[in-house]
Parts: sequence; C-alpha cells; structure tokens
Amino acid sequence: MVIWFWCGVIITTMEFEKIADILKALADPTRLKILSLLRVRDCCVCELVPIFNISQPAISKHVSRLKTAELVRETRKGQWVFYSINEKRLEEIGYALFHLPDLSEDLRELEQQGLTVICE
Amino acid sequence: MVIWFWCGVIITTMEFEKIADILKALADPTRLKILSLLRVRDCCVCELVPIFNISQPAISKHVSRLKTAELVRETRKGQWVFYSINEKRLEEIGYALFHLPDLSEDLRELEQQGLTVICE
DNA sequence: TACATAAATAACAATATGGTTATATGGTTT
DNA sequence: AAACCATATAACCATATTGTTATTTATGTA
Repeated sequence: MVIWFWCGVIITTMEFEKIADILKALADPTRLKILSLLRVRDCCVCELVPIFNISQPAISKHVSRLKTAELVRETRKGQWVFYSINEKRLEEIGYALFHLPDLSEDLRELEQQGLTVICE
Repeated sequence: MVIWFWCGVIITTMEFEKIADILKALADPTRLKILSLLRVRDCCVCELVPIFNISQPAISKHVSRLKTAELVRETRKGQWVFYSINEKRLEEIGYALFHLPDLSEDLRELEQQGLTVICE
C-alpha cells in the first residue's frame, strides 16, 4: 500500500469504494452545514435541531452518517452527546481528491488489447 | 459574494447545495475511476467501456453526470466523443471542503435565543 | 420510584441513484 | 443510399437516500 505524507499527516491511498463512501457522507447540504457548525464549536443534537427545518431523528441520522464516515466524533456529557469535527478526516478526503491513483497501467493494458482509439 | 484566491484560481464561495451537488457527482467509485483515467489522458466512452464491468449506456450516464457537474468537458472528434478532466473544478471542490463557510453567526443567534446547552 | 429531557431506533413513504435492455441520433464508410 | 459504429436517450427495475411519526433507550432530577 502506497503511503504519502501531507500536512504532517500520514495518509494511505484509499480505494475508490472507500473514498466514494466518505464523499457520499459529505455530499448533502445539511451534513455540510453541520460540519461547518462543528468547525465553530462542538454541538449536541438538540442545538442543531432549531438551526435546521427538519426533525430531531433526521438530525440524529445525519450526524450518525458523519460518524460512520469518521468525519465527526461523539462525546457523551451527561444527557447530551456532543459532536466534534474530525479535521484530519476532512484533510484525508481532500488529499484523496488531489491524489487520485495513477491508472496509466489500465490504459497501457487497453492499448495492448488493441482497444485504444487512434484519432487525429 | 466572498472571493478567494487559491492555487492561482479565482474561486467564489459556493452554496452548500451546489457543493453537495458536485460532491454527489464525485461520490461514486465508477466516476472516481473515470476521473482517474482521464487524468492520464482524454478518453472516449468506447475506451472506458471495456475497463468497467458495466454497459455502454451506464458509462454514458456516468460521464454525463460528471459533465453536468462540470468535472469533465467533451470534444467530438469524428464519430467519437472525447472526455477530458476539468482540473480547475476538482481544485474548486477541494478548496470548498477546506474553506467551508464560517457559521459563527448562526451559533450566536442560537445563544441569543437561549438555546445553547451549557454543560461542564 | 416516577417523571422529564436527549438521542437513537423502527417503520414507513417519496424520491434519487445506478444498473439493465431496446432504440434513437450523429457521423463515417462503402 | 445503405450499412456501420459510437454515443445518447427511453423505459424500466432494484436499491439507497432522506424525510416523516412513533417508540425506545439513556441519563438526570423531583
């Protein structure tokens, strides 16, 4: 497995499936707004609810999705569960976008199979 | 609208909806692999088909999705349509992830409404 | 213990996504 | 013109997503 060093963080190259899963967790306006709010400070679900026009279970499911993708972490404080952003994970996914795997080999194989389109 | 300069590219802050739309276009393993292939060189649909285990219309729809998100551009050459990656768009979305809007104001309003959870 | 509050889960509905096969469209070649 | 090839679109299906309301679980308090 190829290992890169970036922003002082050790990041291993991720599979397309895994990158796609994390991007899916990011690819929702509500979840992007939740992440933006968590960048200001840690929040609990009951604080997030009045900011959005959706129900408490909906918010709960959104943060759960972010937690599965390891984009946020949770800490229980009494009856509240506070969520915090995992900046490293965000860096990782940004890194993955800029450093997608080199698939030159796949195109070389295509050429060997005579499937390349030569067009001028 | 706030304007940032980054990597020499002028980028305007995007709305959550728009960022989410582009991330949705990215959030699929097939489309990520297509983008990785296009980073090596421009390809037409008939070259991409044998690399994946899905039908020609499926590939066609994937590149169409990428085109709508402006992540790729198309150029017709005779009977072929060649797709090329739009690196700037990829930079923009990476930028957007690292520079999500500052929502301090939303949390200040929450506090003014007495909805902040004080917890020690 | 009983009750209140926070958060998660269950069950469900509407819509989006990602694949299929069949067909239409655009351009090339005979 | 007719046949051919590349690509796009249409119609369809299975599954995923994102919301809802009702209920359960966990914790704190009277």
